[in-house]
Amino acid sequence: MAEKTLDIPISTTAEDFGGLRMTKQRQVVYDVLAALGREHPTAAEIFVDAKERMPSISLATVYNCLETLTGAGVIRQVCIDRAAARYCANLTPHAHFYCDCCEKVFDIELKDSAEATSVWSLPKGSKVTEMQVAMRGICGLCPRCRSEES
Amino acid sequence: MAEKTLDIPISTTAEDFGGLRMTKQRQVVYDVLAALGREHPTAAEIFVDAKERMPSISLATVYNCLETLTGAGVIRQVCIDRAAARYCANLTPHAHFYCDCCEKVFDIELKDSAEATSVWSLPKGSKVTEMQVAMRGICGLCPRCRSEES
DNA sequence: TTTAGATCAAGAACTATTCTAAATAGGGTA
DNA sequence: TACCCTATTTAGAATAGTTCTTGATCTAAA
Repeated sequence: MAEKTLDIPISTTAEDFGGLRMTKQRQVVYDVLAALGREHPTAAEIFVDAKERMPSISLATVYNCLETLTGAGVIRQVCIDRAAARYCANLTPHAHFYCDCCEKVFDIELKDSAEATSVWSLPKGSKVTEMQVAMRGICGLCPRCRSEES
Repeated sequence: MAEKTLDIPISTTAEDFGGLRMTKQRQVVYDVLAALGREHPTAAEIFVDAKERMPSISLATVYNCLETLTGAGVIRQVCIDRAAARYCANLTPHAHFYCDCCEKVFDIELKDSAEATSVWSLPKGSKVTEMQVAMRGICGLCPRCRSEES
């Protein structure tokens, strides 16, 4: 999954989305997150980049924006263990893989035509509005991680 | 899933497990967690119950014990969003469902002969050592949650 | 232009968790 | 049994991440 277009009116400045304003700050936070692509930055990391684009922005505002954008369903919060929350502009159903060896977070896509909830025996009448899947292990992608495997 | 027997030498006092001592405190913490069954208590909640059984126990010790027991693979830590970590003595592969309506956490079992990772297209050579699946929504189990559904 | 409400910035406050240091406990050995 | 060594516990301080509070600023609508 390399490129993706949002069908949400969020790339134009100061436009409404879901009754909320797309302010300069929210736009900056979103742009920074989108620019960082697959890196799943934390709020603090986003703050660093956002400050380059808008020096007056505060950490509290970054948190506010991330919460607003998450609530609007435009980005997703990714929680792995108790570490700082990470954020992700990839809205397709996907899991996260944290590599114990290289300490990176990877997106894991659903298999073709698979359903994320299909392996779970959910109670009748239940409705899943959100699902977070986090795996941990060795990614086996970089040389060091390949040698790490026993 | 109502009853379950642990095949881990942990129910007898002060016995070794994986080179570690099963101390009184660790036993109490484990017992409290097992007694709370499906309730997925937080460290603070475990502390309250543990203090009844052993008034001298400290919160730091509860945290220590939970970490030790988790590391020994005897219990699991459950992280949902950024809320306080919850703990769980159910070691079978299962997911967690947080009900937005009744605010409870339910265990969701794997379907018969299903594999939790099977729907995800993991990179070749990767190895998953742990997987956390958290769903959020309406459980539809209690009357109030049933009426909540649109 | 005025007004009302949304949003922002800065820093204080809060919560869950980890760390530190000293005391204690328990197992192995003499 | 007495001693030693190490693991563990305790209590409280410290920390990290996040949320809250307050007053200022911005925006859209009237």
